[in-house]
Amino acid sequence: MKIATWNVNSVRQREPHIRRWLERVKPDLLFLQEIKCEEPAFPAMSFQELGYRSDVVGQKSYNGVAVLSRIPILVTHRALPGLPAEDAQARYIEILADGIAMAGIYLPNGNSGGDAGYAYKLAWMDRLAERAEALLRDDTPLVILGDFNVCPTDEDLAAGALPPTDALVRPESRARFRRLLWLGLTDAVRALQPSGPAYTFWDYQAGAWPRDRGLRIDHALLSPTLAERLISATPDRRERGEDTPSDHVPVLVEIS
DNA sequence: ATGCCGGGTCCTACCCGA
Repeated sequence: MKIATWNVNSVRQREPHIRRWLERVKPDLLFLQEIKCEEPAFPAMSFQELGYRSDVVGQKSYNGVAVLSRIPILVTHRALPGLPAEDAQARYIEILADGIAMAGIYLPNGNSGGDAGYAYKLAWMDRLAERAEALLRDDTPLVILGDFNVCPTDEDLAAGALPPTDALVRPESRARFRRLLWLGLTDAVRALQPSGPAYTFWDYQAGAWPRDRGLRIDHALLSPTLAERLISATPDRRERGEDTPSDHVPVLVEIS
């Protein structure tokens, strides 16, 4: 089974890129982040032509997640359990597919909104850990994948790409990412490539892509039984070199 | 370490991302 995640930075701008990638890679499931639209504006018909059903959790202008699937799925959650009901940010979709719980996430960046913005990120990560814990307690095979907006270690960013005060590298963010690993989840990319750059994002500015000054912030975390079935897990750098790309590339995970 | 790019929207100057 091929499962992928991609922050596309507007699904309407990236529709041709997504179509090309689906045809080339043929994933069973593709989780999208930053679709930046409400469900009526989502180009579901375009993906349906290629054999993919769309399930969308959208909002106007910002955020927004979705999953494209060519196998039967059941959407189980359209928001992260445990968050206040009045929190309308579209950042979470959870499904069941082939007996596996899959959570597609767009974790808050945490750099805007001052102290409150960063506190929101940390609270969101706390709720995510609680959700993971609940699913693992039931022995549900689980993958959490998406844009985590965390560089887990100093190897996950080019030297000097971010100041040490950035919300993507601050100790509190990294500690919460490690908490997910301590629950027994495996970082799929790092399981197969323990060290060295495996960037998934390059800023549009300052020549970040030609200079290869990237970040590794898009991840897939696997529960123990899924980790034993892991075949491959790789960022698809090629997409960053296409015309009018997203600033993120897809991360593709293959499970036996 | 801000806003150099590139999305979005009150359609056009400004907010946001990482």
